[in-house]
Amino acid sequence: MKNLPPAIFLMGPTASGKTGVAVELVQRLPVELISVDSALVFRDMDIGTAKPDAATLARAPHHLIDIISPTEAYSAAAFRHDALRLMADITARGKIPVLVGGTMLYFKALREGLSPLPQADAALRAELDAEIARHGIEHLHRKLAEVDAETAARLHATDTQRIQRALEIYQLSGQPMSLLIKQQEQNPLPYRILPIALTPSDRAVLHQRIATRFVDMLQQGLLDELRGLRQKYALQREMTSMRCVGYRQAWEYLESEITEAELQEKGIAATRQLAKRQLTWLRSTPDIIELDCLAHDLAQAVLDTITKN
RNA sequence: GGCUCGGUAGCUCAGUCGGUAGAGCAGAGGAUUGAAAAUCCUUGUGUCGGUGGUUCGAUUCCGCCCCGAGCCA
Repeated sequence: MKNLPPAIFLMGPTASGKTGVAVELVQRLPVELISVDSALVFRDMDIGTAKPDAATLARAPHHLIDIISPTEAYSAAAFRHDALRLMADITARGKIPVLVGGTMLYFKALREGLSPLPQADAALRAELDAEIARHGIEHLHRKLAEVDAETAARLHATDTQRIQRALEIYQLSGQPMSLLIKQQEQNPLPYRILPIALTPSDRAVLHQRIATRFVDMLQQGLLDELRGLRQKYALQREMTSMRCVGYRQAWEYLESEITEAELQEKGIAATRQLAKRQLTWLRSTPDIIELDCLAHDLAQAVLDTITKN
């Protein structure tokens, strides 16, 4: 706790104005930005992810933006690894790392660490997918119960992704996930963290902002962007990049599965759900300093908070 | 003016052969360990447009009125 270098967490739901604040911080303080966002990592996905534009990024460079292709996968573990390396570099340069974003699992993984679990295995996942298609997820849930009763009891029988992951862990390591998780070593993040959360005092205002922004994205050419992506890359709808809010709905529209009106409606709805989940995380995060993201002098409020601490 | 079809949850609608009603979406709450913008769980009382009538009982049947869409004059 003593003599640790500082690090700032700037967390908030989508459309809360994090980027604007981050840009302000770069201009006023000796900091470097690290993006904490599972969607901004993808190259060529700009409109739908509300990625800061080139001019903004030139003025306020963000690490961990545009680092992988939309056909690749990122993860909480990869993020933790990358972020720790970058934070060390930034600190060595005499600057303060600012971690800004809305992917709360990444913040959590960084702060609390992860258990020694095996990495994802694409081939094994494909096998499990086939098994789900043949026998149903309940069948895999029963199989999991045989090798890891504790995890099976914790998971709902329809939670495809987690059941699949728990089986993957068992097959790769020969040990149940519940056991491996208990072996998590305590290695607290070697930084003095200032966790700031930008939350809306009135959620309805944030919802309105989200709706406006999604309509803007469509006007800016979200559909054309996706058409271009599909030409440039061998994309499939199951890829994590194509499950991102907005892209998933745009994909459905391009496949003529939904109408234009539904595209707009579903896109807005999905973004709201995202914001809601982010806010849920923030509420359960300990020790955060909450600031109203609807305040006019938000950047100043953040600066004041940082200076005080 | 006449005829037809509508008016039921915030929205789109279903339904009750007469016993005061339920889906999807939205909204709300929760879980969350290498996919997290992911994956899942819980949550539905609303003058059934208004008003009279028939009936033990009407959101349901009948009359009139109001509102919307369409057709005919």
